[in-house]
Amino acid sequence: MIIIASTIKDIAALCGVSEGTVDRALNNRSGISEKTKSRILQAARELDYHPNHLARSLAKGSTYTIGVVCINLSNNFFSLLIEAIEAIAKENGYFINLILTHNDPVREMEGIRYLAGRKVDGLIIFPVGMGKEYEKELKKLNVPIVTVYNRISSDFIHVDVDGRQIMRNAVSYIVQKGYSRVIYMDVGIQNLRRQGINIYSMEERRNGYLEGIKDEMMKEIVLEDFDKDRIIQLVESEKHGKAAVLCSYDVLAIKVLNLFRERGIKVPDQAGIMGFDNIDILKTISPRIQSVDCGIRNLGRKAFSILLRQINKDRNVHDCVIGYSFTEGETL
Amino acid sequence: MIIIASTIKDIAALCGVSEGTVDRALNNRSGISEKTKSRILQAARELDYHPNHLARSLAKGSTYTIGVVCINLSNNFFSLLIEAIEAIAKENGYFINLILTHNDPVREMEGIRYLAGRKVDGLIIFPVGMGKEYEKELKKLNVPIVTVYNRISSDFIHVDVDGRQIMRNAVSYIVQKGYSRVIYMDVGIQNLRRQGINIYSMEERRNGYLEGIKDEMMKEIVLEDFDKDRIIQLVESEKHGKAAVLCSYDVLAIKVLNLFRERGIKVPDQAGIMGFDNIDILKTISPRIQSVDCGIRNLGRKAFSILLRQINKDRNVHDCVIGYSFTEGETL
DNA sequence: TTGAAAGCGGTACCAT
DNA sequence: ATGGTACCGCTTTCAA
Repeated sequence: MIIIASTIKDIAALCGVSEGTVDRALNNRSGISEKTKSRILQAARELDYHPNHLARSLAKGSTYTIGVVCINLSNNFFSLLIEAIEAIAKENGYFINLILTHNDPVREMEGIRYLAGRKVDGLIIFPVGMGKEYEKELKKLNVPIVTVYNRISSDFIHVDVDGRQIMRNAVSYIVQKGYSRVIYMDVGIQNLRRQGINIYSMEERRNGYLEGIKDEMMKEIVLEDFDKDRIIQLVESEKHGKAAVLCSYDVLAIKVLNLFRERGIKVPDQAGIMGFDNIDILKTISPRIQSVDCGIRNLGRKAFSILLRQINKDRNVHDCVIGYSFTEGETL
Repeated sequence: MIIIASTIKDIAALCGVSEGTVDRALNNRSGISEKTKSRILQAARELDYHPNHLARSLAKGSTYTIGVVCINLSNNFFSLLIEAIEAIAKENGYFINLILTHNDPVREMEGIRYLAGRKVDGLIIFPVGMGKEYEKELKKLNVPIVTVYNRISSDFIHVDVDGRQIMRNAVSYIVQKGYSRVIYMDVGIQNLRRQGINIYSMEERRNGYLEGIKDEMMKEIVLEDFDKDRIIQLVESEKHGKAAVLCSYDVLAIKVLNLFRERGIKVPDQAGIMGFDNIDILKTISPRIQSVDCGIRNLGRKAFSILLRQINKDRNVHDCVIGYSFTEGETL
């Protein structure tokens, strides 16, 4: 048995009315008698009618779908943020169409083109591309855009925590806990930087660290590789005080914690560790790693609501800085 | 300046040809002279033409998009599998449209309806619904479907590892390592079971454990709560031998590891731990937790390729069991 | 090789 | 309250 999806036309034929009338019934618009309306709805049920969103969107010019262009899902921060965006979008009757870029600007632009071609009402982008050409392309799409995580430029509304300020404060926070040295760890972005990929977020965080170090008049040390011996050597050379490792993201902090355990360095007695993002898995790891909570749900809500205001032609939208908090941790 | 997306009509007008001819040029179909073709392509570039996929799909009846209906993204196993599906889909010129169900069958059916209304060419579902009504609804959609993770019934093609067999073998594997007791840990499904939600995968795993226990003529112990004292008591009561905790998923294994560390139980000297899924984060945790690798990439590829064969009207498709391997671990 | 026109399934406006 | 119809943008078939 072949099932052919029924259409408005089928219902109209069955009820002996026009397509327009069926539309009035189905979308409860005015100008229809209760009697014909219920007759039509009944017929729709019998025929197991379900609307074709393609046709509807084509006719209406809007899809009630927003495109989300994300880097990957392995990163727990990203997947949680997408869950948050999905949830708030759903509350507002929107669906999301997800594209992954895997840090490839070409893939990214392809994906964005696809979404634009599918006429999404707006885009939330975790950008990996950058530059004048890139911006021009995006603007030509003429679709409302909100960026998160990485910023493109001031021409695009950006919603995020202020990673720079947070890291700057983190340095002071660590110093106040009595540490005499703060080592910054920032692994895996050299390659991306070399390829001209947008690493705004990571650079902000590192610059914040550098500013914090200046504030405290300390000596800066930035590690761009996970060089175990180097880390240990740095920590152990801190004879008259104690060193802490400030990591640009939590996974690094976990690795440092394991390294210290491996080498018999007691945390936080002999050295401190602090991460960033407060990813889920930290809950299951002991000792509880000190981290920064970026209020992912809030971030997702804000990003969506600002996008929605753009979609609804609100001209008065601006960047939004999300609040954060230092978590309670046992590693500082 | 308002930018209006250009259409085939615009190109046709600019070139003084018909829309049909423009279509021939754009989709390099036969029946057009090189000269007009290049003229049209040139015009398309000038007008910055990009196809409207909604219209195209409506006309062609296919979208080159597959719907993925997943439970959530917090679970690393799910997010990795989705990454794998996305990658292979992309290789084949397909995009994915993602819906999250959060273990809610109502949300799930809404999402599936939406995807069907958007005329996706096929669906990959991590089902949470079950039952005759549910199956009937799905069948009525008349869309190719592949299920992963949970099975619905033999009426739907299913692709996954054989969790039952794996767990059964895991018991023997543990016993061969010299353990005298295997405790099974399976937290968080009681609620779902009570609500009538599909937990096929988790039940298969547990049943496999029970079978393994029978094979080995041991005593079964299934823990459905993370009761720290109970776990410790069970482990410590194993005086003449050693107990291992077999966990239905890795996050539990991490928690058990932490518990043991907290209570001073040496792993694997005094007790063993084994997880399931081999999620990413295990790489960063030491000691390396013994787990089961389900070849997620392979699973994603197979699920997609079987779906694709269904889309292409291949009648000869069957369930597929994915190979697995026990990882190298330091906790057994 | 090219043009004309009839769809695809809804929506929306103008008559009646 | 209802019918009729011209779109939305692209594809496809039949004539020319």
